[in-house]
Amino acid sequence: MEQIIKDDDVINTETVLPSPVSCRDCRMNALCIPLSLESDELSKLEQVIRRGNPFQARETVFRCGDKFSAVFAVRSGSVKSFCIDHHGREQVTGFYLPGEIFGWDGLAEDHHQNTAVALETASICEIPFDQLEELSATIPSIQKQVMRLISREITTDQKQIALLAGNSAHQRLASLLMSISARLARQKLSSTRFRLPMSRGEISNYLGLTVETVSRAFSYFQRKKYLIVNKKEIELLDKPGLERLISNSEEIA
Amino acid sequence: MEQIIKDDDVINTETVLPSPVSCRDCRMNALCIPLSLESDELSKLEQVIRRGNPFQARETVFRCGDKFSAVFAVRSGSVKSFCIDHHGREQVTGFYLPGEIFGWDGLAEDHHQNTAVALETASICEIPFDQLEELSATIPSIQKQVMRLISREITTDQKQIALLAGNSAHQRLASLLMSISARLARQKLSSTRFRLPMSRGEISNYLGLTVETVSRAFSYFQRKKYLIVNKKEIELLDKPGLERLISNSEEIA
DNA sequence: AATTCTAAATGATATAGATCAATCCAGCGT
DNA sequence: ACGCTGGATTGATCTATATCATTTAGAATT
Repeated sequence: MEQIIKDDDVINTETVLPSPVSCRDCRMNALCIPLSLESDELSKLEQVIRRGNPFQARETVFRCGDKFSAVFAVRSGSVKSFCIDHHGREQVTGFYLPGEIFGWDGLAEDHHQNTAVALETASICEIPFDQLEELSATIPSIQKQVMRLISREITTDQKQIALLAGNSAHQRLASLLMSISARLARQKLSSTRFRLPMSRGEISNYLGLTVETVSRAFSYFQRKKYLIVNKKEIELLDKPGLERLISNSEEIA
Repeated sequence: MEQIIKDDDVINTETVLPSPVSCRDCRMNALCIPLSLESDELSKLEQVIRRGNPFQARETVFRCGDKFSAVFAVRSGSVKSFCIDHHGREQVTGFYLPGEIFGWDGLAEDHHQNTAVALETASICEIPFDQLEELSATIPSIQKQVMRLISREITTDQKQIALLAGNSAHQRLASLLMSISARLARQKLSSTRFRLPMSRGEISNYLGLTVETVSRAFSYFQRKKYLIVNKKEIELLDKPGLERLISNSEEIA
């Protein structure tokens, strides 16, 4: 191992943040629903959003088949969603980081198509959908924002389809790392040093690869000085290099 | 070749249907927005929906980067959507058949992330989004239905992610065929005999495979008597067999 | 009817990534 | 301090699918 990243100087998505008293003060509010709401609209929204106890690692937020009644916003920590495929195996369909909203998968059929599980201790806001719907009907800016948020999931999912359909193992992993990096940056967290909240198995499953291939890809990236990896701790050294790898059709091993 | 399917006795998605005078009489109305609307609500919706000239094969409905202003419902014919990936190559992200709505990809960023092109002559309703938004705000059942429709795209896309991440070439193609079959059935069209509106190249691209692999998979299915294939004409002989193939982890060649 | 042209099928070979099989190593309980 | 345990890494081999090359068959063009 060429360099070691010490655990305690890594900026970490797991850090538990002080509970904001309201949406108004929440660090997420630029990404979450409150975007550009008037003060009185905001208070109506705040009355609807529930802030429950933090979820523990591995704890289930909702299960596939559950009646759809709410969507969820990650305030801290992280979540994975997965379905059970034809072969009875778990298939990871998404990872959700702070500031991201999940649970829209239940809306079309009125029942969740995925199970959502906390990857680590996570603070999560629950937004009951029927009340959100009512608010949407009365406050046009909320209606617009809700539709936008739903369709953001479409954009993300379609990117993932394109990634899986047309990219090599190295490109898939590099894309995931760059995506996580960008999403942490949006939260004003370090985009070069972070701790992956998910296991190699979860990564490989999400990327349509095996654990061995993902592990070898990490080693390759480290050999090529694109990053330093120590289990879940990542330090990105050469983001332009990773970008080049992602967009290179030739991608030489 | 063991059996030939004659072109002229195949039920075909390309058939041009007589233009309905209103949503009320449209064959799509169970799937499209009008679902369970009161008569007066329906007339309001009808005033908003535009029925333009049919699109010709290869004609563009909207282009990636275009300002998002409407979504589109396929009345007859079919459409593919694709984006241009990092390598400058086309990546197919979806196929849309009669009764399906496309174009939601533009909502999150206010600009389309995909280009949509008619695969064959297609009759398409344009639903201007700002007017749909207004209607949504006043008619709760429309708001609900719109959100449902948006999230249906999420469900579809996540199924495609699971398909690409965890299935073999044979399973991917079988899944696509069964999906098309089910979607045609929903339109009261033959679910066992149909004409694929897309080329082998478009299929392979969508499934993350090469044309050769798709072609060989078709030949294999025919050898195994799962179906009869003659270019784009398909007759499904053994749907349970295909289902088994899809859900078999062992899938032996 | 002869002549392109293009999509699709088929064959031969190469390879990325899967699979099988050891380690390695950090955390945990005793 | 010690052995477990399970995730992660590394190595050796295999295989599904890609790649490259050729043939076939309609459809379009002259």
